[in-house]
Amino acid sequence: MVQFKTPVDRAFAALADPTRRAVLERLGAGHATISELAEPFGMSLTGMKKHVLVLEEANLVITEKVGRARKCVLAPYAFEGISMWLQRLDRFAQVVQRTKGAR
Amino acid sequence: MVQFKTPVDRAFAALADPTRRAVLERLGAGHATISELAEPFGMSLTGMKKHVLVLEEANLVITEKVGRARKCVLAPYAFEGISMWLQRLDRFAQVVQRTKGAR
DNA sequence: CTTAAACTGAACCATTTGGTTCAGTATTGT
DNA sequence: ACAATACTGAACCAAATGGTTCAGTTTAAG
Repeated sequence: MVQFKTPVDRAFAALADPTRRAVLERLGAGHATISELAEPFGMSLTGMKKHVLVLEEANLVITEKVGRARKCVLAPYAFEGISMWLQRLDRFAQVVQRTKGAR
Repeated sequence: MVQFKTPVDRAFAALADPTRRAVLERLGAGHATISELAEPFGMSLTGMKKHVLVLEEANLVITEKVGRARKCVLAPYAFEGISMWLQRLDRFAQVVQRTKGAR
């Protein structure tokens, strides 16, 4: 089974790592370079670059080479797919709750 | 660094696996046993049991031993934590969009 | 021109993950 | 009582993951 990965697949997989979620939070405050993202974690540039690549392939961030630096930005509409998945399941969870008898 | 895992950590990690997300969808349709969950994947009971354990430790499902079977249910309020995390980040993504000049 | 900064690609490595089989235990059906 | 069902725990395994270092390349600064 070759199993090609869907966008939702990649998004959830990308979000599974705490470092990557922290990167997203950091990018919420504005764009940053690989160096700037790596520094607070005391991580190598190469290591951070790989995280950013995962986020990029999951369509959660967009990057662009600017001079010798790479500018990373939070992607617009980044969380649409997984938000919809979550909302759907959340409704089911609420149904479970309701049919449990509680008013 | 011992890094004890937060609930949000566990939830996102649990959701990263497609099989586990499928299990959650299945449980959205109502409770099921380990055997019933394993069958559509052609997976061993042991394998499915481990997935269910992960979901349980992430507070996404609740299980209960009933006779020789184990009844698995979608947890109420399962997705509260990650929904809030997502909503916060989603607002940032929208800000990025807005300051991009559009409107 | 020369150096330093910022990234990149390749290779490597330890740990985690997602599965398996095998050998039980506990419940249920005949 | 006996056999079948349903799960469980231990041990094992291959592949994926999250990092590293080292050796470049490209761009910016002096």
